[in-house]
Amino acid sequence: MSKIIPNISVDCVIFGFDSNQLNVLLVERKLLDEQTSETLIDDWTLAGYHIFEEEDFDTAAARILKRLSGLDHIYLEQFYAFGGVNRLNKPKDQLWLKHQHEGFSDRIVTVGYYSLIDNTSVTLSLKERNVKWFPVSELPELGFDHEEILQKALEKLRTKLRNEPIGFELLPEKFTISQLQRLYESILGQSLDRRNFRKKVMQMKYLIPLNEKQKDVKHKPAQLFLFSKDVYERTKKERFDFTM
Amino acid sequence: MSKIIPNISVDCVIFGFDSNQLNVLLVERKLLDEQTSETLIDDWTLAGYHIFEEEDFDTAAARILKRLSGLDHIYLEQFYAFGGVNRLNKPKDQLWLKHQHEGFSDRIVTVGYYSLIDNTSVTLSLKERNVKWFPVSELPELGFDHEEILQKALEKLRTKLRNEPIGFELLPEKFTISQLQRLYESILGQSLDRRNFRKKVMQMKYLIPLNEKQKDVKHKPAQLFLFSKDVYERTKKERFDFTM
DNA sequence: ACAAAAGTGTTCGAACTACACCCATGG
DNA sequence: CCATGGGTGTAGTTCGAACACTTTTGT
Repeated sequence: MSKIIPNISVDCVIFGFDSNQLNVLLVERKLLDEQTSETLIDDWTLAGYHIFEEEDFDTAAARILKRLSGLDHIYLEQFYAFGGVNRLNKPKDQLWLKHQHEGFSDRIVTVGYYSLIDNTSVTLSLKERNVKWFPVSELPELGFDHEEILQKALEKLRTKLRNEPIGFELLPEKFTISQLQRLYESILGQSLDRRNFRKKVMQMKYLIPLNEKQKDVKHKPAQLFLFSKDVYERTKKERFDFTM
Repeated sequence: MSKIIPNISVDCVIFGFDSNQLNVLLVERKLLDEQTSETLIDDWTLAGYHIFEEEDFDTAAARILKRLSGLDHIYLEQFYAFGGVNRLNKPKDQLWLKHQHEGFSDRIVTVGYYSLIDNTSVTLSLKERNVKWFPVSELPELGFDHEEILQKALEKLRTKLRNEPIGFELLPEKFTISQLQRLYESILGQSLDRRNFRKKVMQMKYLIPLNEKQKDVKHKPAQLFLFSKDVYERTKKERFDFTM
């Protein structure tokens, strides 16, 4: 393993959807006093780490995701870089950095990625660290400037979601129209008419109906669909529409 | 002046519009052999520089713009961070860095900003460096990985232009509908119907008609308009429309 | 009078909105 | 048989596309 770059890191805002609400994966940051066992720090942060000397940003972000999930090929998008002079200057953050003994600089710049995964099927974990999903509407106290990073990620995700079909990354491979609608509603924070939503998405050629239905539901089982990235790429058009 | 950070820089893709086409401002990179006067390097780069220790990214980008133009408050937007391991590894780039004597690292990461200015009114210059506007369709040879950075900036600019009224930043304060249309046509690379374009933009409440017309044109003088950022911010709505 | 760009209106089809009832399944 | 969410159609309106002639100014 090669040397880390002391002043550059990558942080990942990992979004998941549990067929009801949008969640973010956070890592617990806990520090006890070595003598008194008093809790000095107990809050949460994004998953992130410094980049290594022979690594570019995408690789570093993929490495972080791989360590959490074991998976490659997760959807990842660089969304913003954060370089505020005082971004790690709160006393708690300084204390934490001091205890890391890894030769970090005290002026660290970070590149933000957001990641979309279907959190009904994958379990994420990190050795020696506690890891947990939080609904974006009920966040705990966040360390460093991670609250700001998370809000920026959300904003960029919303913009992207309005313009490109990336929502599918948050769903299981096979999903129903209602699941898709709940996803859009919960990310965009508005409710949508069921019939009109259906009509709209059914026109999309990249939404492939399957000869298969939901099982084990206590109501009329819904038809399942696939998202075909392939068809999307081949049929997408550019839009011109500066919004009023 | 405080110390530079040796491995982090900001590069600015400065876009201008000359009422005909989209241009980019580039800085000449020229290096002569000290003995033979042979030209070792002669190409062009984006305007950029390392960040200083007590500077965040936005400040660094504004500083670079200020040095070129003397102006504050120019439209600036961070669009992407570039950290490829080999981004400065071409022999020419190594040669250039060696001659700078400023203690740069050889693994430099850069944060890209694009900037929009009305280049009919402002003249940009840099002491001891040659600076020039190039149409984006006729770029010279670019140093470092600046070709890649520029293309990414263009792509992000197009996306932004489709979704938000930022084109006005490239026009004089008072402009005609035709100028606006030519701007959209040249950035998006498609021609638009004159009557429909007019109809569309005339609905926008933030486009303020003035009691004033063009002067000294050898045809029917056009009405002038203002863009009101204020009205825009107060009347904008969110759109939901993942494109097919 | 001519050249050059400004300004203007209508028709057609597509897409968006709002809205209410029956269906299939498990318990 | 009941509760739960799945699935469907229509009418009214708004929005985008296509398209040609007249006006104002400078030379």
